[in-house]
Amino acid sequence: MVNVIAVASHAGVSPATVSRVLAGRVPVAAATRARVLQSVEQLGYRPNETARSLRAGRGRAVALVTGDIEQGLYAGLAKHVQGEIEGLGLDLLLFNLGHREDRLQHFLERAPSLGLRGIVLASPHVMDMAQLAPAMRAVMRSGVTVLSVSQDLSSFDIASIVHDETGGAAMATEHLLDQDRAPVGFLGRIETSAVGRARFDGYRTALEARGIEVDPDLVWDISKGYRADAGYQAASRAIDTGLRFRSVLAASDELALGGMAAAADRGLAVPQDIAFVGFGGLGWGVFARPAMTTVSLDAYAMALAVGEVFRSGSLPHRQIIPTKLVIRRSSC
Amino acid sequence: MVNVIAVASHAGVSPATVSRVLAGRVPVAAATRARVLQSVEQLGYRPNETARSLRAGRGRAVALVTGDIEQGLYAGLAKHVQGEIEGLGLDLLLFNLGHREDRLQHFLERAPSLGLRGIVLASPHVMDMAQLAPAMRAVMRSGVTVLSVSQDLSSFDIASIVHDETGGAAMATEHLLDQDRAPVGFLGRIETSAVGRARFDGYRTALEARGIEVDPDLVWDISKGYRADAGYQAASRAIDTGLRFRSVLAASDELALGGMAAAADRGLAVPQDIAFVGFGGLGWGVFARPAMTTVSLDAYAMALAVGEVFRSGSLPHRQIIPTKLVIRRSSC
DNA sequence: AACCCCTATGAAATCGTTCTCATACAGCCG
DNA sequence: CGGCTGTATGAGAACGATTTCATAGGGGTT
Repeated sequence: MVNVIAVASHAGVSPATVSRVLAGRVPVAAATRARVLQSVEQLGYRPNETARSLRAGRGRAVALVTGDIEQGLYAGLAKHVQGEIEGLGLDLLLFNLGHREDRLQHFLERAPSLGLRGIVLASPHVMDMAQLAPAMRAVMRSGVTVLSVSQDLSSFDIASIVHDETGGAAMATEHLLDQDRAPVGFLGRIETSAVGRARFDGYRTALEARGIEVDPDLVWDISKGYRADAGYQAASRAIDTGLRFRSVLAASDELALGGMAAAADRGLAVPQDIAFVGFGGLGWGVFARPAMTTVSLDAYAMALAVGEVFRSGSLPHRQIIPTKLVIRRSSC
Repeated sequence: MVNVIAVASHAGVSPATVSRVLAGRVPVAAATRARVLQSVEQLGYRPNETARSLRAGRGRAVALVTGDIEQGLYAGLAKHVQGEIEGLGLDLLLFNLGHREDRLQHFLERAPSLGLRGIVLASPHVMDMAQLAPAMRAVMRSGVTVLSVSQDLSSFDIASIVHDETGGAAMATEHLLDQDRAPVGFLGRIETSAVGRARFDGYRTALEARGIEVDPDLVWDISKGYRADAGYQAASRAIDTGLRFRSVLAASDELALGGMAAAADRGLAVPQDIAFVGFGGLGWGVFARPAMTTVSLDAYAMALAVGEVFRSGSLPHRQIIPTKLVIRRSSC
């Protein structure tokens, strides 16, 4: 491997001068600079990133910790966050929890020794902060920027970038009520997910604002995560047990798709018999049939906000990304 | 930051001994070992990964380079590859090209100086190997394991793990012919994608095996990547121009979904008027209505193969992952 | 008792870069 | 002509871990 010493001796200068030329900081004689640059070019020298990191005290990587990168918003988030991070000349380390929190604990313990620039936590799951707090604090103390995306941890003094999940769910619920679609069911409550609870809160708030009490029979819990099969099963059970409802707000697009399939299999027309609203705004929603009304989340906006944090170096306490309701055939 | 010197002086030994204890290699007196371990515990010492990497000459990261991590197979691939890599005690660096090849060039040039353990190339796009070869070779010379996943680059002496795309497409085409669904259209040929060409080859091979010539009018090119809107547009145009076909093999599930939506919007019944087969085996396909027949790809199997490469250290020349046809309502 | 071997440990070099401090030399002023 | 200022550069330390080489003893053999 060609190193700074090789370049220096090739150019007939000291390593210090090579370093100076490449950093472009201190004044170097024009002739010397040219000679060094030529040697760099000629030998194809690239500074060793590891040595730089060691010397600098920290590296150039930001870790993205996802709950399940395969699902919903998170693939898009990974894509756009990577783009932002790369734009800043940093690298993205990906860590996928896959519904196992002990791995987060483990990762946090390892984090300070990795020389990370930052950690972007992008998991919707409620975390046991009592257990996580010590590791978290150790990480932050070691100069790592910690950021929670999608879950609001601002009450634990962790900068958070979150969607207005509650507002979005409320908007969707109001939309269904406006269409005279009461009773409205809620498909896919997950109690162990902060994001899931926020969505349910929006549903409840909107109902109560119109003097409607939440009917526990019309709230269908799931445990497995926001997947289509869970939506299919929960909706099938609801329909088969003869519950009366004229619309469904699903906690994710995948759940809504499963729910719509269940309705179709039972000869119920969407939206005539049951209207559906999904959550997430995934690309294929517009090509489901009927096209799916959905609360649209903005992975790109989140990624931009993440990029801005690392660009400016200043942490927001809590930044809220608006959601918007995209109305399509499944609810009209 | 607590380092090996701090631990050493706390335990009353030299840094060398601390290192020995942690490596567990050379014999260390039991009493000394216990004392060192206690100090490690007490001070919460974690070896600095950057310093280790510098000393060792390479780090513990593997880079995953995707074309578009948001699409089709690749989110699942990222998830499972991350799991495998983590299981080996390594970290995953994510690099998403987003349809811009010059960034790959750039990344390859930077790669040797990052001390990477390996690079897993997971992009379906044809690459200009003439341009890429020098950087590629430089990377491999510097001791980095290079691996192409999903695109066959074995002819360039790059170890490749690929799906049997051609076989899958042939199977799907035969299935449609067996159902007496000729003429069969091909939705979404991409000439600039090696994977896309392999899928088209399977289609053509299967037709020719039955003495049917490919009808160029029934092959619909797209340029934008395997997205549902491209499928919708291409299928709409095909139907509106009055082409005669009774089934469609799509180059991806997303394209098939768009195509099915286009058919539905024109009052055509799936599968009665037009049968559809998708490609990819994405989770939601079973909940499309009608449920989608698809050629199923196995991201997990690919990830396992990737893991095996780094576990064993030996590169396959070319490893082929079988595909299978999952038959559902959209084609029966 | 002298010698040797083996175990347990420490001192110091090393990885490649950056940065601080020191120095050499040129030019300028008194 | 001596001393001062300032620019251009080099020598060497530092980052934190690993590893080679050297050495101090303890125990065994002759």
